[in-house]
Amino acid sequence: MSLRMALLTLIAGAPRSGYDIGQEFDGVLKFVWHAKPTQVYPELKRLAGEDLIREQDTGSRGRKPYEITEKGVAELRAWLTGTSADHSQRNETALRSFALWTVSPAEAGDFLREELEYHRARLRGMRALKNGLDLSQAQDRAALLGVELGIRRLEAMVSWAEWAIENVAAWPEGSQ
Amino acid sequence: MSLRMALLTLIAGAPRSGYDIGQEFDGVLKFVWHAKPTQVYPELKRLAGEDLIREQDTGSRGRKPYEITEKGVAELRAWLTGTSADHSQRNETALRSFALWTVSPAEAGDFLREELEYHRARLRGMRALKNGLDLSQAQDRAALLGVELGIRRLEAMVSWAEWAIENVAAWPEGSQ
DNA sequence: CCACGCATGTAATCAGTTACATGATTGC
DNA sequence: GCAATCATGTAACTGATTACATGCGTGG
Repeated sequence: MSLRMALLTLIAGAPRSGYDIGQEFDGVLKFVWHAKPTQVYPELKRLAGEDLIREQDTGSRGRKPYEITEKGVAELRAWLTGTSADHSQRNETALRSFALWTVSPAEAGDFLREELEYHRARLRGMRALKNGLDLSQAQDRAALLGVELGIRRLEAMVSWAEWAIENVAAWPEGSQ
Repeated sequence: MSLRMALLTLIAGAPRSGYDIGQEFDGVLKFVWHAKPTQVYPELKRLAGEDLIREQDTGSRGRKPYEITEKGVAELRAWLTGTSADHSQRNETALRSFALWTVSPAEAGDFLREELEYHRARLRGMRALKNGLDLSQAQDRAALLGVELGIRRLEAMVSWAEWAIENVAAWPEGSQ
């Protein structure tokens, strides 16, 4: 249900093609929303069929950028003001942490160091994104909220991973 | 694929029934993993069929607690050491933030205050969970990692929501 | 004795992923 | 000319949710 809203949100911010969205879902937006191109393309067609978005002139290489319609913006507003957010999440880092007692402290440390590196890299990317925002634009002022949320969560993940590495190092040997 | 691992992780920590797991998925574990009971029950049967978990004596009211097998623990270890974690996530709070420019600053504020209250409440619950851990147990030392991750992320969400409320209050009127 | 929460399950549907297919443009 | 990347799509399958169904045990 919310893939629709993710697509509307992105296209409302600026016109985009399915390919653009696929790239973002696979990159900077990985912590917000993600979907495979094979799910994105048919959903865009459905949204266009309901007049929530509209195809702009087809570009080169068969590129099809969409823009939001008035009806699409109304749908976004109804979603934001009329429904409440679903907070359920699936976090594999947290899940794996609960199972770490089954492996050696050394192996647990390997996992945590990998997590630390991953989140540090993501944090760098997210900070770069923040610097690229133009806060005279309403869209970018809203995007700042989303990006700042990402930054604070990534900072939390980095500090957690640093703490966890120290913590696991103090576990008794052969405790698994 | 990872529902299996979530079930194995929980059952490895302590024997549990499908009902127990359903309750946890709907409560404290909402930020780690979640699934509806209708998905949990058949998956537990499949895991039992593969000897990764084993049914203990059936309890009252048809209750069926499962415990982990040696093969199940081996499967967990193989997962932790042989595969890397999937970091993709769907975060509706972040998604909605990107769309907030389409509604009035007052409505945006309503949304953010609701988020703040939700995350404060979850943070209280998570801290209580942390206090209940018995750190002489290897399972609980690992659980501490997961719980601490949850706490730090919730703290990040609370501080973000507080900041975002201030930020939105400074948006120009009628900017949507 | 009956309402409520415990406890497990099936069937139908919807969301999401994987495997496969195709063609256009750009840079070397 | 050809490899890499851009760009869109379909079909089959797996994961997840919704709607429905059933019975047990405890407390009032």
